[in-house]
Amino acid sequence: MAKECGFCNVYAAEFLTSLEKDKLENTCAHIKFKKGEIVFREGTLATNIAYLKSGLVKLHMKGPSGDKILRLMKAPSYLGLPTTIGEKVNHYSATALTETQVCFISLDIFKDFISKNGSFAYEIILDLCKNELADYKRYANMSQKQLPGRLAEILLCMSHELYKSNKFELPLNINELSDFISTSRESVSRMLSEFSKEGIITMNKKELTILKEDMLEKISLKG
DNA sequence: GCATTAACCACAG
DNA sequence: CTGTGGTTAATGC
Repeated sequence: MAKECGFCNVYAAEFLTSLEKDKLENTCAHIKFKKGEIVFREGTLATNIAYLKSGLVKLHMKGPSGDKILRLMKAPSYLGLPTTIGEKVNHYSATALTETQVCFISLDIFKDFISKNGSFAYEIILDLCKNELADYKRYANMSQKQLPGRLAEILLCMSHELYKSNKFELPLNINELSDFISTSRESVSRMLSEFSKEGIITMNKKELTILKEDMLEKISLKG
């Protein structure tokens, strides 16, 4: 089954007219977040559309036992459309994983764009569709793979989708990795050292290098 | 039965 | 925050 990690990448603002862009520029608030800061929080009022201009963000939701990472979002992308437009209260949180710039767009203005500008609306729908499919695929994969397969899959995903390199700084700590692939932090820790022992990866600090990508692929596939 | 997988607990850097 | 060891429960052969 295809690998899907749910890193979305759409910027529909190019479909706005210059008049609409001006309106957007004049009314939206640009805010910077540091690593670890919360962009919006589950259970609080969803007031604005959050557009991720730069940086990396995790979307996460409280589960019965702990936090669950739903997806990682890289710029440019809209962070919380499902929870902002349809709902008054946020159903999940967004937390910055790196230094991050976010534009908060007035909900009214955004709705106005949607209803008046078909191309813009279409791009937004396209984005939502892609995300939904990617999430479905990922969840189908994740729920049927064993731990090594799940870990291999997200490592490959980060390598391919996020960094386009075999060498990168892990954006998540061990605990967050476990929240992402639904396991315990101990298991992630063990699995990473096993991958290292087998010469599939190397790690110093957070910097991870994939040495045997073919092996990781194999592990990811067989689950 | 026996092996494997992975969670939970404890404790040490 | 991270890495390990011991223990335990569930599952598969």
